[in-house]
This record gives sequence, structure tokens and C-alpha cells, in this order.
Amino acid sequence: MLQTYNTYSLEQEEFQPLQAGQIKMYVCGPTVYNYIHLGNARSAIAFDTIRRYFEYVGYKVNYVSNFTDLGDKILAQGEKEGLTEEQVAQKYEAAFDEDTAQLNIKPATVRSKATEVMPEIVDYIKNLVDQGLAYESEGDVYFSAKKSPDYGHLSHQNFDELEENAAGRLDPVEAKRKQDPIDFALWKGEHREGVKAWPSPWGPGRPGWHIECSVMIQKYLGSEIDIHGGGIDLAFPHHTNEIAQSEGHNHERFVRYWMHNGFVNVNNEKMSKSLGNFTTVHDLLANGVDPQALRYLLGKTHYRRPINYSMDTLNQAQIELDRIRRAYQALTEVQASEKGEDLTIIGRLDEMETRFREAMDDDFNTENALTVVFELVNLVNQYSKEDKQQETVITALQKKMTDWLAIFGIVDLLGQDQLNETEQALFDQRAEARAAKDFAKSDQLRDQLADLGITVRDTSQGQKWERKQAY
RNA sequence: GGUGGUAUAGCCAAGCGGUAAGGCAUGGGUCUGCAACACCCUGAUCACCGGUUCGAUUCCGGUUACCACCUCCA
Repeated sequence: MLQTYNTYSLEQEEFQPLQAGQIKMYVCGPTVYNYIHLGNARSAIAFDTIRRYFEYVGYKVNYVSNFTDLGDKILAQGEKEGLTEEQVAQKYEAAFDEDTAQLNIKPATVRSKATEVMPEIVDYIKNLVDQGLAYESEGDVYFSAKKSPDYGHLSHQNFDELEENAAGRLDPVEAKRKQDPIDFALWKGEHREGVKAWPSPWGPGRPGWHIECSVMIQKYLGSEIDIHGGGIDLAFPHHTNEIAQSEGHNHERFVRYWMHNGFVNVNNEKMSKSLGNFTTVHDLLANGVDPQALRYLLGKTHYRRPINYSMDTLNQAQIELDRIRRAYQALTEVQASEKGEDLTIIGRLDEMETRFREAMDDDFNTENALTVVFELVNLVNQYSKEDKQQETVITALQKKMTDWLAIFGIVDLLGQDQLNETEQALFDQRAEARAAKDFAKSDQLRDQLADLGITVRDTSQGQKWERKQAY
């Protein structure tokens, strides 16, 4: 039975979707004001892996996510780049699509933008005002947090303290407008020159940050969903406020399972602009990092644990991935020489499948699942070395590898890499030298290739090469 | 201050009441012209103190350290 940890209850719970066989899932997407950083990527990868596992075991997943495509951060970036808010958003939406495709993250079933749901946002806020849960104040609209029973439960914060903390950082303008410092904005009046504003019953303005997610969920998934995901930092205030809005709007439970991913640290430090270690996926890939290795690194750690990113951890991920790839490649080169089916191996595969699923069913324990993957790698390597192999077994082993690794977003097991002309020439010369048993020359050529990052090894079927990624 | 989390071999990291999975690295071996790959073998009493128990890394209490949230940062 599949179990998931729920931030709301702080407990691991049996997973029961609203409708058998179907999952409604929403994950908070990025504000598109820059290239996505490792944290964004981790979140997307964590929930992509979860989604893929659900699909693997037979669920149909409706996966909805958003782009926050407006806001002061986007405006500020526009100033820097000489672009409009809309242009900035478009640019980084495209970059998001590109980067996530490289990382082999499946596109959401529905990817909605805040600006696409403006009429719905206004209606939604109107509903909250009409119910007396929100109030207008000088062109702004605020949600009355006090009217949300259990406000703050998700982050396990005491209401009075939240209120006190909020009071301590209130700016003077908002202090006048808010009835209570803990109230949060649903709508902000907008009168700045050259900044787009949308019409509303409270005058021209823009939506608050939290409302878009509630509205999109309502529109695309309905009033109650199975899983809501996002970074752990979003539990408060973002998700807390979503609960207040949605449960106020619908008078029913909003989310069955709250799932939050842990952070990515860079060289054991929090990734932040002030530390200057903000690492974007775009930059890493531009510098030649193997996207599959990056995906593997960010996906192999349990989703709630922090990940440390460094040259060292990336290197180790690359080494592990290469080992997996080599096993798969060796298997593809095996020629079946025997009919029949080795039931011992097939039986072992079934038993491994059971343990693989047990691990993933346990709140997506990827570490344990990968232990089974490495057992499979070992089994594959052993089998490839045997004297005789059977087609049925080869196929079964290959399928198992591709199926499992696909859950982790690893699909490039063969590597499409090619040698360039210079490299190919050296490689061919070495083959000749070896054939002539000129070992001095062949060793020298091997060193030359090694300097180019190509490892050459001799096998019974001749030379093989592998490009070594070192970071 | 409040809340949540984490502390296991050189590194990454499982286990969560019965004398510590896996990966990387290290060392040894087989294979190889030499290497590489692969295969085989090789390592820790689990932050500290107390308690419960026949027995605790695993439960309870306490201490210490680190991290995160309590400011639209995933």
C-alpha cells in the first residue's frame, strides 16, 4: 500500500485518491523572471518522479502547474533587460520549457499562467468578499485570516504568534488598510505609470500572489484535490493562504495530501543571491554538464531531504550514472545464443520488482529503490559475462532497466555521443598500432585521447571509448 | 523566542527493538600486452547523557551541534 508523508498532519499516511485510479495533482511553478535555479529544478524533478511512479503503477495523473507571469520581480528584471513585463515572462517561460525538457521533466497536463485566469481571479475574490471573508480597503482587497478556522495549521504555527510577527514588519501603508496585520492581500490597486492593471469592482489592480493557485486549482481540478506540492518554504505563507482562500470559497477540504520538497544547498551553503551562489540550470548545461547526470543527482535523494550540490556530488552522480549506462550498453551488445528462458533470473527480477515498489511505496524512498537498481546493474553485468544468453532474458533485463530508470527521468542509456574527426583519427590509429602490437605507440595514443577526455578500453570486440565528464 | 527537521564508516546514504543495505572512494584478487571495464573479496557499534527492556542505532526524557520556516525565496 502506497504511503505518503503529509505536511499537514506531519505523518505518513496511506494514500487514497478521491477517485480510484486517478490523481489530481497541483505543483507550484516558478515566477518567470529569470532562468530556473537548482531549487526550481529540484522541485520540478521531485514531483515529476512522483508523478512518473504513480503512472508506472497504473494511475492516471492530472498534473497542473502554473507560471506566475506578473509581479514586481518581473518588472524589476524588465528594467534591467530593457524588456516589458510580458516580454520578460515570455522569455523565461520559453527558457523554463527548454531547461525542463533537457532535464526530461514531463510537461504538466495543464500549465496555466496567472494572466490567463484574470476574470476567474476577480470572480473568486468577489465571492470571498460577498461571503464576508475578505474586505476592500482603498482599492486593495484583503483576506481576513481570522475567519479561516485553523489558520496556520499547515506550518504548525500558533495564530497569535503569527499575528505578532506580522505586526512587526508591517509597512505603514498596509497597516492603515489592513484590519489585522496577519491579513493578506487578494488584490492590490495599481496606479503606477506604464504598469498594466486589470479591471475589477475595486478599481484597476493586480492579484495578490496566493490567489492564482487557488483559482487555477478550482478551474482545472475542482474544489478538492489529492496532492498539492511545492518547496517547503511555501508552506507558509503561500500554501497556508491558499487553504484559507479555497476552503473559504468552497467550504470543504482543499487538499488531501500536502507534499513539500527539501532545499538544494550549494557547497553546503544555502543558495541565495546574497551569497552569490545562485546556480541556474541554464548555466550548468551551457557549461557542458550532462543533463541526465544533473537530473540523476537531483532525483536520487529522497524528496524531503536537503541536497548538497557541489562539483563533488555532481561528479559522483555522473560516475554512478555511467556505471548504469555501461551495464545497459554491455547488455545491448550481447548476442543470444540459446533458446528458452532462465527462470532463476526471471524469478529474481520479480522479487526485485517487489522490493523496488516497496521502497517507492514508502513515501517515495528513492534511496532504497536505487539500491535495487544497483542490484539489477550487478545482475546485468554478471549475465552479460556468461557463456550463453537467451533472448527472452536479455529483453526482460533491458525492459526492467529502462522502466525503472525512466521513473527517475533517465532515458538516455546509450549515449548518442560521437567522436569528432581528430578524436576518431587518433582512435583509428590506435587500433592499427594495437593490431601491429606496437604497444608503445598505442599507449601513447591512449594517453593523448585521455587528455581529450576520452577513455579507451580494449575488449574482446575491439576498442571501446567513453567520454569522461569531469566537473 | 515559536515551529519543523537532521545527526550512522573518507564521502553520499538505508535501516528504526534482536548484534549495521547500497553506491562512490580505498586496499587485495581474477581478467588484460599494460590499462580500463566487469566480476569476487575488503571497512563503522550508529552525536552525547540518562531511562524503559532479556536486548536499543532503532522507544522515552534530557543535552549539544547543524539546517529550514515564522519577510512573494523552490
